[in-house]
Amino acid sequence: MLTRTCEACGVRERALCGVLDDAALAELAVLGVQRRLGRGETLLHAGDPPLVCANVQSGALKIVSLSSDGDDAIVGLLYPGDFVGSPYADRTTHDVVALSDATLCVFPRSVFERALADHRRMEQLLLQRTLGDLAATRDRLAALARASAGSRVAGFLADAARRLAVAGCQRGLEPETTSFDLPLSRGEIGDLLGLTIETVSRQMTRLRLAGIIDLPGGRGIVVRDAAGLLAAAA
Amino acid sequence: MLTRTCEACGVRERALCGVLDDAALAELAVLGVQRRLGRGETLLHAGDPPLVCANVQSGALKIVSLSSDGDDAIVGLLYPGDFVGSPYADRTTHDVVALSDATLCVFPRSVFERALADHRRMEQLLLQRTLGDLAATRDRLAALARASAGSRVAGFLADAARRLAVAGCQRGLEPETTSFDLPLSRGEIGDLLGLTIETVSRQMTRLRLAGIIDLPGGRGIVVRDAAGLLAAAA
DNA sequence: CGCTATCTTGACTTTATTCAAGGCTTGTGG
DNA sequence: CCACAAGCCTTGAATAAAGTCAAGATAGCG
Repeated sequence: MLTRTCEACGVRERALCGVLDDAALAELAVLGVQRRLGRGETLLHAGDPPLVCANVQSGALKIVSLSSDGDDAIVGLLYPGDFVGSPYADRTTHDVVALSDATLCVFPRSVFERALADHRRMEQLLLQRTLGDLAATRDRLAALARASAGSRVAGFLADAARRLAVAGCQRGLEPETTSFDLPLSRGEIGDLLGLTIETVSRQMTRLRLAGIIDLPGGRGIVVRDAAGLLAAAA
Repeated sequence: MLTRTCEACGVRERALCGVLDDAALAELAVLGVQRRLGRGETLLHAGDPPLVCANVQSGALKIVSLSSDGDDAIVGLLYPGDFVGSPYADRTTHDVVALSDATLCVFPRSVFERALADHRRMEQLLLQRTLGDLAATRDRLAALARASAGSRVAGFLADAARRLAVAGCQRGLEPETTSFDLPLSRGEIGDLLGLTIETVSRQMTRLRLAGIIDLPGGRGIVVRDAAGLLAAAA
């Protein structure tokens, strides 16, 4: 995937989706404020008025749907280049929490809405991206509905490898990064996939014993057999 | 929920989300063509260029994510007042198929995009609605990840009752309709909830034996105890 | 070096699926 | 109008999958 990310505002440009012109990007970067979040810090809180929109520059965040009984489900992840926020909405629908230390380019919502009004292309792009996110979430829904625990874990690892490899690509590394650190704990992976910690761990071990991955240290992942991983995800 | 639906173009206006003015609605209605679909007919095919956008006027449709092995998952439902289509996109991401006989107000995509360009308010409204759909899909994801078979079935019935009651409200019926016909077969409910036909049937029977619902005929549902149904869904 | 949190592994239980049979509805043709 | 056939729904018994409970291992940190 051909992508290039604006260092200043974190906007990821996808070749296939069309791009903002440089002037608009520069303007956006000026409007935003860089902000650092530590692991566990909350950017947006469900139910609050959505004060800010933001682009992720580095790190990872989780979108959390918290139920009353504390059994929280992770309904989405945000990696560098991703946008988060609900322009024109009066309520934030989900919590957004940093999984690791992260940097974002944050815009006050009113400022961002103003920018959307001034740049039609940007509003179209945001609609496109939101429709894309919707399609991706539906695909995840389909996967979660039918897939076995093994498929879910393998699919998650394949997806993480792909997305973190893209992030590495920005930093000039090999596009096919086969080694990375997970930004999530086993428990968080369980929340994401609708599985228990134990089941996630067992499936990870299965993949390791099958020679498909290695598990160095606590969070480390080495993909030994990318094709095998994709096959296990199917 | 306060809603009112434009008969001509199928746009559902939500009081909380702001409304289009009547002139814009009238203009939209002129641009659209009414189309009837029989049960099983396909409106949009995944992978094709998205030729049309549409508002649902009556009936119900399913958004289907088809896997290679024919094990298709239903990732969303469309009821009267819902919008379907991907303006500015170059590919349709999922199949959209009529569950029952349905009528829609169909717009050629280019015409719809033109209308969006002419009416900023409409584009904002579409973005709002898409963000709302995204939030709803994420909630469904959270539910599907953790909930038991019983909760899923009860939740589906509660949701169907609510949405079909809204549709009935348009026709001047009681807002609290407690009796309706499901637009889906047991198999389709299974596809939607990630369960087998047998499990769906068993859970329906459980709800019937608990006195929460009645099951007259093949597709009929009578909600005897709405509170109990919501409790079972939790 | 020991402490704590996280991860792994094992034994058992619960839950949903699979396989199989039978019943209800609906539509069609005699 | 009734009989029959086809599809859909329900129910039961056996199997497989993931969850729960419990104990031990590993890693990271003061």
